Amino acid sequence: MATRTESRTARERILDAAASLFARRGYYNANIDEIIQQSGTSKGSFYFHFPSKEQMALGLVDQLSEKLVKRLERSIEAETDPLKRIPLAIDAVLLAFSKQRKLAQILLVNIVGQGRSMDRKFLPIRDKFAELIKRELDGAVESGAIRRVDTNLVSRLWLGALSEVILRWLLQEKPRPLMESAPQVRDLLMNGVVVSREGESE
Amino acid sequence: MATRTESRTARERILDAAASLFARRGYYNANIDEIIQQSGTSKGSFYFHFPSKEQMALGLVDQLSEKLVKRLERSIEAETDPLKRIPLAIDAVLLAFSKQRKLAQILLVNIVGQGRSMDRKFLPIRDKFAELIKRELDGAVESGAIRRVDTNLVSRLWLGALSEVILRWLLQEKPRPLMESAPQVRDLLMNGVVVSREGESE
DNA sequence: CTTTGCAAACAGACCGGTCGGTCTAGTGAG
DNA sequence: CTCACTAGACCGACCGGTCTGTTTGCAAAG
Repeated sequence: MATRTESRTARERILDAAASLFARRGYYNANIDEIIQQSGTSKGSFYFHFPSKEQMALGLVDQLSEKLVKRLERSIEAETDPLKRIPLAIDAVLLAFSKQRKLAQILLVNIVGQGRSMDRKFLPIRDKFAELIKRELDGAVESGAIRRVDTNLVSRLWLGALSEVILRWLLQEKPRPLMESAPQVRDLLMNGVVVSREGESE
Repeated sequence: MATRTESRTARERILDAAASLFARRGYYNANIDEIIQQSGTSKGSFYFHFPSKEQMALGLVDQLSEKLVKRLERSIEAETDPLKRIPLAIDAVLLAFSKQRKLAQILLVNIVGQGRSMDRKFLPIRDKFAELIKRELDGAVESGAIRRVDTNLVSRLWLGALSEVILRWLLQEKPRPLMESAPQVRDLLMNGVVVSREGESE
């Protein structure tokens, strides 16, 4: 395996190049010729490893999102207090994306709007994130830390809110560090759900 | 103007057809041939009225969003209490979209992810909505009705939250009335910003 | 260790359909 | 006649996917 010219396999290099190009140009504007050129491979190689551009993209996005979900789960597993786990997760999301624009661009921007059939296929991926949030919220509700809200709805609200903030950060040239707004985001989101002072616990 | 075969002008019919097709298939999958076929016009007519597909799309989205912004402003102009204007606006947004899937699909889904250059052009359109929200929030802050938060950030948070909820509703086959969740959405969002019981006013 | 055989992996010319955009020829109102 | 407007054949670039051939890794045979 070390006898190869490049240390990483062609398949990996293709996926990487595709990720870059999808992030930069979007799905439709990133053509295969560019992908193989940037990855230093060829059409033959591409179609040996993947059945089609679409399948490749789907697989790529799936893999990226899976990795991110795992990462988020890992970043909160140490904390046991449900009320503290949530802000931790929010920070972790913002941090992850702020360190990887490419990832953000693909998962948040180019995951939608590629035609109805594609949108459908990408939906479950967004769902994974929503479910992650929902699990945390459910935990917090059960422990009485937050109000008994419709966690399904709230998870979507939050997912959307976070996406939008990151998206704005993405599409502006002036970088304005994303983490800068983290405390406020945490605060605003949490405020919407935490138990108010008056007795409503359980 | 009434001597025409169709009562509406070719230009209008093209815009309508384009809106339908963009909503159904997305920008790239809605080709000009389909647009002119559905609008009962021709290539010649299309390129007489519009310089290019891209310009047409930009104009269309701009027009749609402008109309919606106006509509929202009209729906809250009667109310003077800043604290009541906000929930009113939230309801108005949800109602508008729930009655016009097409509009929702275009403005929320197909406005993004069409490649970096397009995304940039569409950004100001999203901004219009964010600014509408921000104006209301600023009014409420000034009147002391809500906490002194970063209204810029909150407006984006809210825009994202609303978008996501509507988007989910859009991409599912089971219609599950959107307005059903309106009260909770209002509640959750408002809870994040209203002044808490303890003295923090001004 | 060399040779041979073979399949996995790769290279890139090529194809066929698609699609935005152009061009020429109308057509009808004033 | 003129000019705003419409029609639709046509073009050329682009691009996903195919095809033919070549290289490489590797194992069995000599």
